[in-house]
Amino acid sequence: MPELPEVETTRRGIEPHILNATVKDIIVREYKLRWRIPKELEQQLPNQTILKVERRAKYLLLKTKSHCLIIHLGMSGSLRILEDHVPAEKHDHVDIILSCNILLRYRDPRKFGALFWTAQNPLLHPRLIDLGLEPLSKKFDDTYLFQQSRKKTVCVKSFIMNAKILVGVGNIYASEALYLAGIDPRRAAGRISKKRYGLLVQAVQKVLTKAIKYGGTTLRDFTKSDGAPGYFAQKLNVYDKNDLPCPSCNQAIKQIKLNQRSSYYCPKCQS
DNA sequence: AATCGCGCCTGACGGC
DNA sequence: TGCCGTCAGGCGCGAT
Repeated sequence: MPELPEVETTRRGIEPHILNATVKDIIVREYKLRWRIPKELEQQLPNQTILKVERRAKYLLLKTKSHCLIIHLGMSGSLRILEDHVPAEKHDHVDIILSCNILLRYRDPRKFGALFWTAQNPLLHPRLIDLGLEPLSKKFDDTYLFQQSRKKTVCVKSFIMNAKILVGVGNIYASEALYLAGIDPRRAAGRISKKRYGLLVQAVQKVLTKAIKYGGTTLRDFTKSDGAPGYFAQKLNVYDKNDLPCPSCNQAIKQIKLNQRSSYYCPKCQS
């Protein structure tokens, strides 16, 4: 589910509620997520104060004085802020109860998400250390994508979804960015000009920024931290629009599979 | 080294 | 109504 805009929307939603709050208790109902939730989290999180709420790639970083709780939402995860008496429902795996009578609730039906607890710099965690550039950072530019892509035979869509190159772009925004840039998603990454990578950089930044502005994309189960859906689904041009007309030229949008993922493009506008 | 396909897990939906 | 196959916003891993 969540790509960078949904994770950033979640971060912005929870930050004002949990910043400088002290953890009263943590309740873990299901340990078995993508990785097992460590016992140390339950033992050590209570009485710690949340001093920073940051994001790196699709990971949320809740920092205390001595530790960092790293949260990944996987495919179907969400975080919500609730009153501390609201009963848990199915798939509500973790509650973090805060001193101010609210709780941060982690729900994840498919259990592809993860919670890590680390005393070291979270950026050095094994799951984060090899991540590529943030797409909204200054370093992310045409030169970078061009250099990284030389001699690569993978299709450009898989290339921009590779977190070792570039983080935060998942299946929805990859299709959308390539549409905006006019690039055929099937094209080999190594056979795209620097000029076209310049267009792609602009497109990625534009679509992510706009999606954040609209609170992310809700297709099925994504909810913001207040339970409301994101509204960017209304702004999608091609994703999930097989056979519907291209907003620009009216040609039917095509759906294909690239590396086992559904991909959408306009056969006339993208080449 | 790079690429590809599988598997983790639950739920929704369509066809029969 | 039930059963079965397919699909879903991520991503690590092993085989090639």
